[in-house]
Amino acid sequence: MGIYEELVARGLIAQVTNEEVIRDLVNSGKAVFYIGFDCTADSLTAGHFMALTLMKRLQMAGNKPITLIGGGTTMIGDPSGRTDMRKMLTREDINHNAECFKRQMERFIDFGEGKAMMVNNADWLLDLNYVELLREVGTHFSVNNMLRAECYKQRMEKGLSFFEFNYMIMQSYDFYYLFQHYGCNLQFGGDDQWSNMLGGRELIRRKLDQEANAMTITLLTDSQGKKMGKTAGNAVWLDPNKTSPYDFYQYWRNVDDADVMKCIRMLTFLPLEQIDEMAKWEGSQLNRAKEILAYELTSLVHGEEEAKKAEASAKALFSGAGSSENMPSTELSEADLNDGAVDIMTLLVKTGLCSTRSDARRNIQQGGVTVNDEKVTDIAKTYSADELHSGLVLKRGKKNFNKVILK
RNA sequence: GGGGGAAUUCCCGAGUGGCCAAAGGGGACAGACUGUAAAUCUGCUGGCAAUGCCUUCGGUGGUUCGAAUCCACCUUCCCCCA
Repeated sequence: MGIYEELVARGLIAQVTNEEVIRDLVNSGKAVFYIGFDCTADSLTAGHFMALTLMKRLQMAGNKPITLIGGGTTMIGDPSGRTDMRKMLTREDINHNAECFKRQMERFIDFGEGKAMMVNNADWLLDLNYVELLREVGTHFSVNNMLRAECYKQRMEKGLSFFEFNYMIMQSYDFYYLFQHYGCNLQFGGDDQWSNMLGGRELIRRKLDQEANAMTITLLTDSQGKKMGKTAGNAVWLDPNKTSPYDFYQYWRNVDDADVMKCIRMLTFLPLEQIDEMAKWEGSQLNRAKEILAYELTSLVHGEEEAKKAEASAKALFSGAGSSENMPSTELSEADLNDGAVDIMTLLVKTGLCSTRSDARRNIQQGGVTVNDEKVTDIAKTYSADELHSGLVLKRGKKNFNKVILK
C-alpha cells in the first residue's frame, strides 16, 4: 500500500484536483509540497496538528515538504469560512508569531539538509508592486468566478472588504512563486482552502501553461459538525505554556464516543491494522480507545515523558490509582494568608479553578467543589496554614483539579 | 454621490423614559444519571467587603429627578439607487 492509499484509508483526503497525478507523485516520493500557516497567534493549535502530521507522513514516504509561514498573508487575513474580519496584526506581532511557529514545527518535521524547507511569504509578498501585480496576476482572475467561490459565500451576506477579497490572490501567488522557485508541484491545505488553492493552480496553468495540483485535508469535525480542537471557543494550543500537557491530554480523553476512532485514524501514527481492530470496540470499551488517543497525541506533541505524566495524573484523579504528584498545582506563600488562613473562594480563584469570586460562590452553592474529597458547602470555609502546608486537592466539578500547597 | 436601516451581556435576539443586571433561545458551567461519552432532567450564567453597592446596551456630549430607551455629533456595518 502506498502512502496515498494510506491517506485515503485514514480518511485524510477531502478533495483532489487530479487523483492519478497526485497518487503517482506522492507514492514515488517525488512530490515537493507546501502547506501554508498563517501566524495569527503565537502558537500552533490542535487544528494545525493534523496538517503537521500529514507533512510528516508524506516526508516519511520520501516527499519534500515546504512549510510556508504566512508572514505576508497574515497581513491580510484569510476570510474563508469566517463571518467577520480578522483582527489586524502588526508586523512585529506577525514576526514574533512566525518565530514561535517555527520552533514548534521543528518538533514534527525534519528540516535536515534537503529534507524540508521553511519559507516565509513575507519575503516575496511584501515587496510586490501594486500596479505591476494587477497587470501580471490580476488579469488572470475573474471576479465573477471569485465571487462564486465557496469561501466567500458566508461573507456575501455579512460583507467582505476589498482588502480581504485579495487574500485569494496572495495565496495563489504563493503557489505560483513556489512552483517557479522551488519546483513545488503540490499544495495541501484545509478543506476550507480549496478555492484559494485552485486559484494558484489556475494561475500556474495560465501563466506558465504547466500543471500543479492541490489536495485538501478533511476538516476534523466532531459528530455535530463543529471544528475540533477548540474548547468553548478557545483553541487547544500546542504550546505547553498555553495549554498544559495535562489539559491537552484531557481534551482528547474527553472526545465523544462517536469521534474517537475517527481521531485515532486521522491523527495518530498507529498502524491501520491495529486501528481496524480497535474499530470493533463498543460501549465503555471506547474509554480505552480514548486513553490511547490521548496518550498517542500528547506523546507526539509533548514527548513520551509528558504523556506518561499526564496519563498518571489522570488516573490518579479519576480512579484513585496512581500518584497525584503530576497534577496541576499552585503554590501559595505566606503573603496569601489572611490571619494565618485562606478562605475557599480565594483558593478557587488563585488556582484558576474559578474565574471570579462570584463564580466560586456559585460552584460551591451548587455542590461542585470538594477539597481532599470532602464536599464544601460553606462559602466562608477557611483553611489554616498547617492544612495548606501538607497540600490540599481542590476539585471543581468532575474534571477540574488543582493542588494548592503553601511553601 | 443619493436614499433607507442597524449596533444590546459569550453568541443569536427582545426591550423605545422608571417595574432593567436587561425576556427568550443557544452555548458554557454545576448537580442527578453514567463510562472522564452521548442523551435526558434540574440549577446557574456582569462584578463586589452582597437583604446593599458598583460597572455594562458602538463612542462622545446633552435633555431629564431618572436614559439601553429621547436629542446632537462621531465611528462601524448592511440594503437599495448611481
